[in-house]
Amino acid sequence: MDRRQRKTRNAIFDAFTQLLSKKSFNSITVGEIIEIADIGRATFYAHFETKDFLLKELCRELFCHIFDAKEGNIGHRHIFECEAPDSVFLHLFMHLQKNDNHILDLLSCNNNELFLSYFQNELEHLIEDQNELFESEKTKNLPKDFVIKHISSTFVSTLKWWIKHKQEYSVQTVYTYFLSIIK
Amino acid sequence: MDRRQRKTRNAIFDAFTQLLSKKSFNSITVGEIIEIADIGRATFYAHFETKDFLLKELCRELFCHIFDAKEGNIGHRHIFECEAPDSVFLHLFMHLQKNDNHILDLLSCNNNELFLSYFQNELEHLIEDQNELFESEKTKNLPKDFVIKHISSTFVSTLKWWIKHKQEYSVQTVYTYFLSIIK
DNA sequence: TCATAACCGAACATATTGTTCTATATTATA
DNA sequence: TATAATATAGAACAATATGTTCGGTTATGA
Repeated sequence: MDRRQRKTRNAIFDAFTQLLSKKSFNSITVGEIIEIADIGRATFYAHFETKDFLLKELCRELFCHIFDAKEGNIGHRHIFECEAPDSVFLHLFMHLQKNDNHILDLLSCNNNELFLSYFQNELEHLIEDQNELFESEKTKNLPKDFVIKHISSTFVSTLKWWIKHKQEYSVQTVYTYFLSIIK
Repeated sequence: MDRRQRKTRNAIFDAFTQLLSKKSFNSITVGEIIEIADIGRATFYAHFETKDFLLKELCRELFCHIFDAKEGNIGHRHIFECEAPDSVFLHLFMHLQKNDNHILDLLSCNNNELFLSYFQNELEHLIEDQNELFESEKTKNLPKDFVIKHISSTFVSTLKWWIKHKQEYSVQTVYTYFLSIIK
């Protein structure tokens, strides 16, 4: 990709996330974005058709490096495949705590619901491949897609709770809480 | 409340829900609403400050009669307080299945996330008073607000799943699934 | 170096928002 | 029923936002 394109794209993403931390998605205008990103109006529309597409692209960009384990990313594959399946979730918590790409900031802002639904959606694909999760005493008689929804929504709900209490609880503790509910 | 106000208010709600079933919240304009509701522009703004307030009011109107048990509604208090605590959830499922006020339609449309977050919020208040839920072997050592979030999000996730499979599963079955996860 | 492609920025038509105004119709109530 | 209060219609309005077009400029990659 052309370096100019990359720069423009990043400038838009930065301006957008900056605005998202301050005001609601609906009240953000294209005018504000291009002013902060310091780019031309036509340039914005050359990159993104609408504000909604911009959001979708941002989510994809943010979460793909967390969820691309299946695609063969070496670093991630190692972690996801070489340890016990349970620790996929622990790894996710730790990954989020590192706050790469300021993901946790976005998940903590007032517009977090926007991202969490995308996040949960990606998470479902990950859970689908963890066969052990569907063989426990508790889940083996339930429809698979029901269990997937259950675990992914429990993870997200735990994450939301943790965001509110980041100062008080360690990753390990939250992970323990999560497991005690899932098991 | 003035009969004229009631009529206008309902006309707006009807037009709004009609639009919500067809297109995304963001793409709905005030112009479309007043055209379908067949009211004057100034009248709309006399009732609702913005589209967001309209949504909030709609949610309140929709869910209050389900969640007003605490306020002393006779019919509901009977059901909520006189049976085993578990059945609060069963009652909710059955209430939803009756589809009063077309709640289930709205929870099934593409904009359902808008309503489900309000729904979950109300649900949390209800759960908070069910002391039994926090005394089980599984939950007694967990923070109370964590358990509340967990149960409410599990209910909503179960509800979402059920909406997708309304034809295939009975209320009783879904309720059983829900319990087997909560317990 | 050179062809290509991205960007600027201004201008533009169009659409949406939110307000203000007067005339009219409906309501509550005395 | 008569009256005062109030909700609505409808049009007009400024202000803002959207999305597109265009010619000129600048950076990129080969």
